[in-house]
Amino acid sequence: MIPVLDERKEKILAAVVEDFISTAEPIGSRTIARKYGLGVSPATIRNEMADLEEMGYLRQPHTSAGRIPSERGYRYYVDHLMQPEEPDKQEKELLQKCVRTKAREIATVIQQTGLILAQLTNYAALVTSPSGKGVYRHIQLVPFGPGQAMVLVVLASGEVFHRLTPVPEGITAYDLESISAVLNAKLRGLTVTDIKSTIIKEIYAELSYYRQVLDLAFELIQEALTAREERIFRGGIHSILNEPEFKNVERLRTLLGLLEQEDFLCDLLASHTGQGIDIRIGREFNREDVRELSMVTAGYQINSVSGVLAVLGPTRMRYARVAGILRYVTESLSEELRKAFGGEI
Amino acid sequence: MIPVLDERKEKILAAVVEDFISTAEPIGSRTIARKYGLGVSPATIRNEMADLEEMGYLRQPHTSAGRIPSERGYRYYVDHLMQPEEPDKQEKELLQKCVRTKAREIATVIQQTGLILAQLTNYAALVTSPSGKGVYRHIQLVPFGPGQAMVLVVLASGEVFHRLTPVPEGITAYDLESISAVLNAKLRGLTVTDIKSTIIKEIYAELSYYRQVLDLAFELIQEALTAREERIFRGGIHSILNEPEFKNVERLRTLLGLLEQEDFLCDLLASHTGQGIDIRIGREFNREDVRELSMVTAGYQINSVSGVLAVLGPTRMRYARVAGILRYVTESLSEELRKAFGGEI
DNA sequence: TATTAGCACTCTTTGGCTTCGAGTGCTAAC
DNA sequence: GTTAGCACTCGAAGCCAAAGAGTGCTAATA
Repeated sequence: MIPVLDERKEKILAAVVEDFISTAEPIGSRTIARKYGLGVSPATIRNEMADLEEMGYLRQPHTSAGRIPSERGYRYYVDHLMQPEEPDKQEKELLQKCVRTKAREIATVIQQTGLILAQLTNYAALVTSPSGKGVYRHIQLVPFGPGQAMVLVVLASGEVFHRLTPVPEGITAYDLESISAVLNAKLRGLTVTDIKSTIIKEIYAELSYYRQVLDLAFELIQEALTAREERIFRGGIHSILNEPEFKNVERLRTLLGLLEQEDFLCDLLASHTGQGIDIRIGREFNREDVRELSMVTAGYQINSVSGVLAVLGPTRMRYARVAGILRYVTESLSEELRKAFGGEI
Repeated sequence: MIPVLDERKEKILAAVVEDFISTAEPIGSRTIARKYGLGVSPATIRNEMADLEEMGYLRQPHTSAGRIPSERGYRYYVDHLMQPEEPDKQEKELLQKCVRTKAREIATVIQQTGLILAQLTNYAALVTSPSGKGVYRHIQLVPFGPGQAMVLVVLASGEVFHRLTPVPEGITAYDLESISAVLNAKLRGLTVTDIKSTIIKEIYAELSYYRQVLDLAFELIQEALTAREERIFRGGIHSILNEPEFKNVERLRTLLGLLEQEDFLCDLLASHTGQGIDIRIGREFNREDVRELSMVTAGYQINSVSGVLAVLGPTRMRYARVAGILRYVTESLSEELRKAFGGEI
């Protein structure tokens, strides 16, 4: 969409959006003239606002109230008028500290980041752990008491899947070790589509004695490689209650309900591809029950491993601030991941 | 506490509690006489209620309203008057299906159970994954690209910890394998307190060449064995919005805030020990900000591995139903875990 | 002595009414 | 094209009266 508004209209639109974002109250011509000195009188602004309303960028909750932005108004604002706000120094440090702690599992780092994100923005944060294309890296069968084994499957992305599973009584630790060795030799670096029946047959032939154990192992491998499990972490849900739009309990329930629909969230975040910032506003979700929410998403990526950070709030969201913070976080995160994984994925 | 009320007072108290639980409205003498035929007139019931109020079991929101139970009233009710409700057949089947799916990681099963729990009770559910005393079972060092290794630590409880960590360039897959072997031979079955400096020195002596890798390995082992990490899953938070007490946004915010305080929840659930059902009501939490919530907790256990399921709701909670469901779930769960782990933990 | 009927009283809830004020749109003047 | 002036609209807030639920007290009853 190309900008189509003249400069004064843009200024007025920006004023309405920004004022409404910070006060949550409809804004009138008088206030704009006073607070955002444009050198014209309220009457002029009234005329302009009437135009903007006719063009669909503003609307009036009721006749005798001021104007508020429509979804289209927000869209124009984020596309043409807004400048992402660079986080301040203190915030940057906080985020860096969070992203840099190598001492922990990656999933934990991401989760922490989500919490900080929520804290800084005062909206709900959603975060997917980094996940790759599902490339096999390693399997380990560990004896675990009589008749049981722990199966560990490690993917190239660093994700680990594990399962406790029964094995036939006769199998020894040594057997498990050899099975692991063969599987690792044959499968390393393959994706689920690469693991064709020829390879499987080959392995079964080589390890014909262990058919039963192999079945179990393949089951978990299969699962690990396909599981677009996209674990989602949520944070800061309570902070969203500060927003006056959620004083309305019905709306709040919708939001909380959504946040528990793992599948929906996955789809939502999955629809963000690549790096960069996406913003989705209200009805753009194409869902009956999501009309008053906006979401800013940002992808981080290193080679084939990627994930998404998202901030969910009311349509009246501090887009500039959120976009700025997200941009900073994902950049830091990508950088750290690059260091952690080296070039080797 | 021994029951101290005469039979008629008990009946009246039970009537008030149960009616209030189902309607959320204060209840008057007239209604009790009508709905819970005790064969006496409203006037008599009024007298009894005045007694109960004086004794602290009931209270009046305001002069011209009916009575509602006080915390003490609820306490008396759950201790002496309530009978846990057996879940109906359909509910039992649902729960069984959920608990029985061996096909998945235990953590996932528990999480699923939490969701079902929330769904059946219409309150928020909290769940800790089963976790044991922190007994070492197995370590596996897996080469992971140049200069990196994946460290996997498996505990006797079936919990798995993993970390990607840099290793000195010269270390080969074979080296990692031997380190794993030595550690496994020496440490199997030990707890963090058992791993004394004598053993550690022994291992360092034996593997003196690998000092650096050992440092990293020990770090994760240490962490895995001590991490009372008590991952907590939450479910059904939105369903609690149906309760009229949470129409009040302030109260709701308190609740959501609490639910995000992982530490607090851990402490709370950790305070439940052993099997059986615990009920905590309002101020019994000993926290300024938790006055209107109740929690029913139930422990499941097999040998040294245990976890807790909890349901969190308003003090006006369907205690009998929740307690019944929880009892059933934890029994099923303990049984399934026993099957899964055999006697071997 | 325990129970009950009757009644005056209390206190919240509800709905209607008015007032207030912010903001608009229109018209006419600049 | 811009602005001042003005009548008009509509929600929010405050006020009051009526309705209704429930109580506590007293006196009558079994």
